[in-house]
Amino acid sequence: MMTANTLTIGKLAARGGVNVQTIRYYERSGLLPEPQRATSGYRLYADDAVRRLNFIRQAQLLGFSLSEIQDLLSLRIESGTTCVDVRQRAGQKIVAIDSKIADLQRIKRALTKLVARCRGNGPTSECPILDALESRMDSQ
Amino acid sequence: MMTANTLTIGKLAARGGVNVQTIRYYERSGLLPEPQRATSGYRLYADDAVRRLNFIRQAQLLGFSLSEIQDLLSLRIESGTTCVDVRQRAGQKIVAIDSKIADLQRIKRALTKLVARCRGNGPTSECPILDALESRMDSQ
DNA sequence: CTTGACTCTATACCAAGGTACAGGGTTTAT
DNA sequence: ATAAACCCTGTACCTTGGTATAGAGTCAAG
Repeated sequence: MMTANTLTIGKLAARGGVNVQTIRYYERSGLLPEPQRATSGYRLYADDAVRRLNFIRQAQLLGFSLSEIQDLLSLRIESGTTCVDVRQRAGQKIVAIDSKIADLQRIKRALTKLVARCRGNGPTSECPILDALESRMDSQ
Repeated sequence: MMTANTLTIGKLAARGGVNVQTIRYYERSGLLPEPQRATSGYRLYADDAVRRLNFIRQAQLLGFSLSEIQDLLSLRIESGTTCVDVRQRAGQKIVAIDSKIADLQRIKRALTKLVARCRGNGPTSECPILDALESRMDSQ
């Protein structure tokens, strides 16, 4: 299976569902390797660049930042690192996500409580939401 | 109860738990009103500025952006707006928070699934997590 | 052979929520 | 009275993940 370098940046962008500037931005950021160039200076990508782009987008959807994605990609290249390392990072991510969810639920509870307390039609100068927000909230 | 304007910006910052530049930034952004000035030009705040700062910080903790906080504050000043308006905004915020929580839970499920599939100790070149990220994930 | 679509680099800009100077003036404590 | 600690304005800078623009070169179709 030969992977000729036939993709221009525009075609890669179309296949990856991102736009051209984004690809150049990823290259600058070290997420995509510098591709071969035509004599004109045009970037020429092989098909595996599409897989790499997919990797980046999928990992983003899973909540990894670009620099975390760079870590994941480098894990793959350094010999000696194992699947365990990757699994561990994913595990840490899960813990972080849990804590964000907990924060949001706390916030939601507080808001719900406030709305429940606010039943009147009065002027906002007497609104319990604003009053509650002005002092420290106990429902930490 | 007299509220003399005795707080310099540094004291207000200390009481509010933010730093001095942040207070000036809030003023520029319209979140804090322009305070009185001493003849030296120093800003002089009354005690209610501390409450206002607390309001801002608490609302931020509740997931409101600074511009949303500005909206809430203006609701209070414009006469004619009622508690109902504020309640409605808080309600919208609850909906938004629910959707954020749902997103995070979806991401967590996907990560958990990947980790469960990854049981080996092998080299990262064979790591199922990395492989999975390379293609489109079905676990939407 | 020309026109339009594509690509190149370099640079600037966006949101959000600040932070960090530089180069002054003021207040306070010793 | 003098030094430290504070304050002033204005401006630039930071992060993240890109997007936009200018000015130039290149490629493909008719």
